[in-house]
Amino acid sequence: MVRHQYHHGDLRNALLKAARELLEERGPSALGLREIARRVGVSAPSAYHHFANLDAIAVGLAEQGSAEMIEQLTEAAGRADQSALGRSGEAYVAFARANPALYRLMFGEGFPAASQGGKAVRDLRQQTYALLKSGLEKRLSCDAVPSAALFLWALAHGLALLMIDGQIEPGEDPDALIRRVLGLAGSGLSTG
Amino acid sequence: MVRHQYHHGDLRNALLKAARELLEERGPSALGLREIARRVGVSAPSAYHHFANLDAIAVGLAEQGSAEMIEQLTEAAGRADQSALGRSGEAYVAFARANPALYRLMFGEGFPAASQGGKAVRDLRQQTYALLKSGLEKRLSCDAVPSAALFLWALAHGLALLMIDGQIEPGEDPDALIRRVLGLAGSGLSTG
DNA sequence: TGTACATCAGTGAACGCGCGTTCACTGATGTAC
DNA sequence: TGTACATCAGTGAACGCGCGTTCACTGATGTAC
Repeated sequence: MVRHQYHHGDLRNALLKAARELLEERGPSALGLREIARRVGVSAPSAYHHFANLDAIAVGLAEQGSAEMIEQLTEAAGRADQSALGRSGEAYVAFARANPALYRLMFGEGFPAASQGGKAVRDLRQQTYALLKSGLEKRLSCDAVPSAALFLWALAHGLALLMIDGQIEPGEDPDALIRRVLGLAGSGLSTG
Repeated sequence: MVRHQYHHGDLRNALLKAARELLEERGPSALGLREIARRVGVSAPSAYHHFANLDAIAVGLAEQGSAEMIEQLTEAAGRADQSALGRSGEAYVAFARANPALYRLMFGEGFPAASQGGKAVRDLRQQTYALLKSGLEKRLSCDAVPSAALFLWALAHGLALLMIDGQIEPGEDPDALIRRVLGLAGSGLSTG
């Protein structure tokens, strides 16, 4: 493989990789086509051979993120050393904490197209729900499942975002805090 | 009051009002100083007599939103026709649904300064927490309160954002859904 | 094996745009005398 | 009550910037014969 070849060979993936780094470094609002190309060391117009426009890059990132998240969630649910739901919740928050800007992008920040347009993004929501529901069907009556699934999703989503935004007072072990908060989903607050 | 006076008289508030409308119409990323001035019918530089820069306008919006939210939450908690926590939760989600872009701005979308810099924004978080904790102290042992408060906040925050983003399948009465999901915070999932 | 040629991933230059902000100014206001 | 003047909220013009995107091109690749 020659060092400076005219044809890049895998520019599409290189652009996505640089875009993702830029996204995490400087946030969704700083995601720009020229800066992405600059980081890859390629001229800006070359990106148009691989993406229709900047929005398409954002959609690509969201799809990539969704695919990874699905993978990590199902992997966590498969492990059996604890309740599948508990593991999934922790994996959910962990993904968001590891990829904060990507997670925000996936939920529409900066590029509405990224949360609405992509197939993989819609799939994530379906699969997340399916995962939650399959965990819940063992415990609950059928008609209670939809509310319960939304309840769990909202809890994980909200907790993830609060941590990402640095709204939690630091000083405590975050992982322990996450486990404790997610654990409250099972017992509720009535039994102090 | 003359129609076209050279001095506006209340330009600062007029700018904030226009900014808020623009924010809700087109989202945080479209919040621009020139467009705000245009909507008020005033030249762009005039804004600099009232705000140091665009960021300061965003901070002003976030502070305004925080003040309103505090007011509505405490008002809801004061009412006694139901549990104070339940009412507060519903009021929380209701505010976010009524002011979706403002709510997102308050949590850092587009203008990090808006969620970090403003005194009123920090106050909201403190007061939200205080409200939750005062409701929880009657029910729980002292050392369980912090986790429980974060649990409730995350649930309300997550539910609010999922609804704002249109992630909930429509067709169902949203208010009933919100009540049901928030209600699960009390009982938990163990008792199907 | 060698050569003509179609394909297409790259290029530099340029487009028009709208932005935030600065500048020197001007018009209105209100206060001191 | 009238006038000089300080104050300051407005103005238009201009700044430099970086953006997404288009264009006509050029260089490399690989296939047909």
